[in-house]
Amino acid sequence: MADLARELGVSMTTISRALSDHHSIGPAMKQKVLKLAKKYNYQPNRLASALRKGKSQLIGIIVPYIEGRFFPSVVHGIETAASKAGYNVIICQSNEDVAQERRNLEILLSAQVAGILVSLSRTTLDVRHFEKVRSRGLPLVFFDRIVEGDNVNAVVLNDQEGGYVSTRHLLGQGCRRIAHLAGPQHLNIYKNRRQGYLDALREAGLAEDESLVIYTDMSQDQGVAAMRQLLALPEPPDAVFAAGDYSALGAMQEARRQGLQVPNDMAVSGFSNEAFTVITEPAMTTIDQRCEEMGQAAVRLLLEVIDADGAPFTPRQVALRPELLVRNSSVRQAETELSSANLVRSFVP
Amino acid sequence: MADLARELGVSMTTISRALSDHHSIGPAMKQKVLKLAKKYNYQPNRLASALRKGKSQLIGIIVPYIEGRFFPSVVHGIETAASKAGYNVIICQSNEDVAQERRNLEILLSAQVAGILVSLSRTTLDVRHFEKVRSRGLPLVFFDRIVEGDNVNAVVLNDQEGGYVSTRHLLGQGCRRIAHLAGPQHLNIYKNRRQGYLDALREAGLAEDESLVIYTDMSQDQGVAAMRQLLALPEPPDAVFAAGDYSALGAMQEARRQGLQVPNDMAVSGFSNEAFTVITEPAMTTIDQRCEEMGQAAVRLLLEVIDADGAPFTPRQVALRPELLVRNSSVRQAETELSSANLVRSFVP
DNA sequence: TTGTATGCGTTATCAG
DNA sequence: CTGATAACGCATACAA
Repeated sequence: MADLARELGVSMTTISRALSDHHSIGPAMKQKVLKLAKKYNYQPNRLASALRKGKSQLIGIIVPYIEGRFFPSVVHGIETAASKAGYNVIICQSNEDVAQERRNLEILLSAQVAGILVSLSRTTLDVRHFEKVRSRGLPLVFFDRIVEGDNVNAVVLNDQEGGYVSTRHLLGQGCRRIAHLAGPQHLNIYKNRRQGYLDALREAGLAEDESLVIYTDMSQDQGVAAMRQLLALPEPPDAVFAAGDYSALGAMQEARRQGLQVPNDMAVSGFSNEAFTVITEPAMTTIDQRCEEMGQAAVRLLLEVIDADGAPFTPRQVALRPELLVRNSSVRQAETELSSANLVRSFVP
Repeated sequence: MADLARELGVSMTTISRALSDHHSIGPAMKQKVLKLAKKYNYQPNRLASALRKGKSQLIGIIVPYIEGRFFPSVVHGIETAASKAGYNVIICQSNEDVAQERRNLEILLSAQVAGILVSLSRTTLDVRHFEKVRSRGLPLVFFDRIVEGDNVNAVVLNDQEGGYVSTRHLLGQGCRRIAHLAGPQHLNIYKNRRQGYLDALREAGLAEDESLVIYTDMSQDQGVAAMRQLLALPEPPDAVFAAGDYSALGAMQEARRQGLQVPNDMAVSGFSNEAFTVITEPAMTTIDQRCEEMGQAAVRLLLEVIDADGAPFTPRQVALRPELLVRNSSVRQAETELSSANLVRSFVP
């Protein structure tokens, strides 16, 4: 900038104004500056700018990990929305570890990000470390795995509704003993999915049966184990709603291994719309979590808080509507139909 | 820092030294400073530090997108390795668009990142924009989709070997007319996979048949179309090696739809080890791309260049060995074995 | 519309 | 071992 100023015989202020499209700048001057900047291949230094302004164009993300279907898709949505708004994204993984989550938070604070998006680690029971963020007035939005309460900004899937519509769907197929493979109940998402399941059962006038609810870590293996346990019951279920696709897959595998027909003997529905659900045989009914939309919504909310710029902002919770994707694993059908391979479905990467 | 200095009656220099563990600092003083810093909840400002030092602790990544199996896994590996080394990661998507790739590059430059990791967009034919990075002496490492030549740092899977071992495997199964679903040939990865295929054929003394090589965009749909085209040949193939799992999936679907047995009538092998390959029926033979290792290797190489700190560094290319995962889609077997469901395989998320 | 002067928070240099 | 000072590159308050 100093070079440009010297060469044009003007002050750095003028250069700065021309480059940042300030209003009080002559169009002629502006053109001259921009042209020379091109020629000299001027590269703005966002660090310096951010330091001066006290605000960077960076948004920090903390996710448990970048794997599977969900988090990468959300991050994809976030990055897309953020970059459209002129922000860039710095990403951290907590690896499901609170300690690392805390460290990540420190790092993002010291990086002077303009705001932070967080999905809690599975081991985060104590959330006091986020107080520091709030006390600095730094915009903070949770997504998916959130701190509950209405004094936080959050974007979630309506998990309760997801559990509810899934269970309703199974009931609609004539299932009467519906089991549930639940996840860790201190995480809002799994608690709510279970709640939706219970709500649907109650609404249908079915008694809640604790032996039909199996608590798992959502892995495929525990899905297998859970189904084994369920089938050993005096009165085994005729359907299972799993809070995740992997445990649903395990359950489905085990049911078939034990000679049951899916869905006729055992209807199965999962949660997350993992890529593989469309390829299992039968294709798996599941809930789409609107990953991209969640990322977009989170950014939108965060930008609102950022743009409020310290002005009192009433925290808001956004709930996205889950989409039930009905596929063959839960649609009871005549035996003849069962033989048609499911492999012929279209599948978008 | 100023506050701490005042409170302790020392200079800011001393504070800075204590905080950054400089050698010329008394241990007593150091403890005092650190303690007070804790008390005041001192938060270092990395922007200011980076501005002063001319080097940030940020690594920039440009990927085509964050979806599917490959890129998220590589990013996962990168973030893990980078954070272990004290770096954070700022991520950009090119959306397979050169123009955006260029813009991302500008952004990372102006963010004063310490180094850049790039996987080229599919539409990047002209790579001159990377000259700017080199001319600034900014460390640059390509991964997977790279600029070819030995004057660049790059980490790749040995794609030629991947194509070679896949094709050898199919030959070993007794296949003699092996088709190839190729990808865009201006991308090194697809070119090399095709080359490996051709090498294996030549080595086996089989004539190259152009009608057996179909060029696709690697989508499932084009896999379907390609198989249709192949099956319409006067002499259709007995196996297909696809440069990607999605096109392999499409091909497999279409083959089965036309009544062929996979693998006995048509052996299929893919590339990438997408999550779904273990769930298709039959489970799909594929190549594992060592995503995590690639991320780690890329970071390792980048850190070497960074640590060389401008000293002459001879560019290096690292090639990871692909791993052939043999599954049922390519292993010819007796009819009786075919009936066993493949759904019972274990699958780790 | 333009220029002058100052400071954002940190660290390197040099002198004590 | 410690301190005073300047500088990194940019943007603003204020004056002209």
